[in-house]
Amino acid sequence: MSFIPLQPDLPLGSPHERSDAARNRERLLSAARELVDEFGAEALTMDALACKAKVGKGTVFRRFGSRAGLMMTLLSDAESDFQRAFMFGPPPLGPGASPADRLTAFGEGRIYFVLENGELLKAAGAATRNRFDVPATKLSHRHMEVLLREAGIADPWVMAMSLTYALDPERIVDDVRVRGISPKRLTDSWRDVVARLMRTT
Amino acid sequence: MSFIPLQPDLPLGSPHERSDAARNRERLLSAARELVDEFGAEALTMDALACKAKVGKGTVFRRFGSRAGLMMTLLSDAESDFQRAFMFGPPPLGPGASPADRLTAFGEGRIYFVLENGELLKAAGAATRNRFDVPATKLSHRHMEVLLREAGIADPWVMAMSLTYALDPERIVDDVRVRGISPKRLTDSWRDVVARLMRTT
DNA sequence: ATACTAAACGGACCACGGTCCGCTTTCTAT
DNA sequence: ATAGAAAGCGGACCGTGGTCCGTTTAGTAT
Repeated sequence: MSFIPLQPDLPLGSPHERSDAARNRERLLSAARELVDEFGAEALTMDALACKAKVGKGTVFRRFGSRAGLMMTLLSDAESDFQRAFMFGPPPLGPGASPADRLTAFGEGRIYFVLENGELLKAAGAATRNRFDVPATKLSHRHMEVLLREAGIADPWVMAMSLTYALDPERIVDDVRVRGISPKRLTDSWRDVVARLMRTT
Repeated sequence: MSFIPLQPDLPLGSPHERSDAARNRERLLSAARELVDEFGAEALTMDALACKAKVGKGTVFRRFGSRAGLMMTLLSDAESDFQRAFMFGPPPLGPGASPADRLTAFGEGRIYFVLENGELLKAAGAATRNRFDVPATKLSHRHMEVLLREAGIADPWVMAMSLTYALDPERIVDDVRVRGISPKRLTDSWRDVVARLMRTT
């Protein structure tokens, strides 16, 4: 169960889901996962998905709203895990450590999370009007905002936004895969940024 | 004249530009500017542009390569000015001030520049494979990298990338226009970030 | 003037995301 | 069992960015 709606799976809170709808949802999800596994998320087209799932195109869009919605749905399990970890898990990611340590751990975790789910995340972020629409991004922003406020930053909302964009999936994935930066350099630099932003001297 | 190719206007370095080509380029540029003035950059479609310029669609793409290329061409004058200012202009933007002051001034300048040319910049950034492909973005990254290195940052390349994304046009424009953040809050926060990143104590 | 060539042209064509709406299926009330 | 309503379905259709290739045209060499 997820504490924040991580995916906009529109007709899901409905009282009773019709049996054919449920069947089609399963068909679509497993077809989507197969296509992503085989060809990668970027190569997935909504037509191909509809075709492979033996379902009309309208059904795909009724279910997921958009390509971005589909990607979010595909991501939601992994996102929920990460979310749980930084909200309720053990320190330093979860509560109990200092804001600086938690923020460091958060960024590192996010970087590795992005590197594991990069294609999906990029696809989810693209094609949504502003990338901030992705619910998980909003939550991540809020989390950083709280940590920054605890650390006495003057405008935690705006600074959290700066950091959100610094952790953008597109940025991270392209740094590593296109520009050849090692994940370690990314996390080291993140650690440095947080240390410098938050030191109180 | 620009010191770095700010726009990928493909067939321009050619020895002799054919007269019809020159005429069509003028027609396209003025048509594009009219359309942007009247309806905004986001609303500009390549078909409409071709139609308004009385030119075939193929010609539009031969000239600019892509929608992003067109936007960059439209931007190139303004970009050149800004570029000149931070490379050769008076301090604190240009050389002569401390790295921290120059970086502060650079970010502030960039924020206002983005707010003036936001639509064009967003349009130029979207639809290019990675947003880092925009030549002006590369240059801006390089500039920040140099400043950060002078200030003794451990991995200036990566940190400059973080700051590049924090100054992303999409981010800035949406913060101001969608999320209602005042430009002043943006520049104040930028100033705070740079001060904290660069203080040597 | 003429013939030749390479550049430039134009618009039919394609792929993809997304919408629309008439038809079908499932569920519920009787 | 039957009928009615609502949820769901499917695929034709649209707009947009981008490609392709047969045709036209500006420049050049004679």
